[in-house]
Amino acid sequence: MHDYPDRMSPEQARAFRDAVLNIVSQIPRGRVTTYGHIATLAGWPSHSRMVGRTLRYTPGAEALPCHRVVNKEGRTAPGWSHQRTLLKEEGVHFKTNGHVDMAQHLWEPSIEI
DNA sequence: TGCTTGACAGAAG
DNA sequence: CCTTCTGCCAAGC
Repeated sequence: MHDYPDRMSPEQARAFRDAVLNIVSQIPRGRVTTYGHIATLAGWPSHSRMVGRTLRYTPGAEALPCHRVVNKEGRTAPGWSHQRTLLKEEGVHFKTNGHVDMAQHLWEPSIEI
């Protein structure tokens, strides 16, 4: 056998993408969650970067509340300043360092899907 | 085939 | 707080 590290088959990639979009669609207004949490729930804990890639390049993702996805430190997506505006509009509080107050707004989805 | 690029995470200085 | 590095992995070139 080849010693491939865990690699996603096309089917798994599809399932992963669907799970990511499904989870994001469930983030409540005024709450945020992280790339890592989403990746873990989708079944691929080491694929947090793929979550960001999926949200950015999947057509139709704009219709979902992807502005409610931030990194673990509460930083918003680089190059998307409007994300801050959208979050503030729904009452999300930013700390003085410019990061989302995760202690107050983090939403940790449970095993659903 | 190999190197570079990220909407990440974590550690180090 | 910030920068830089390593580990991570699919995509692009």
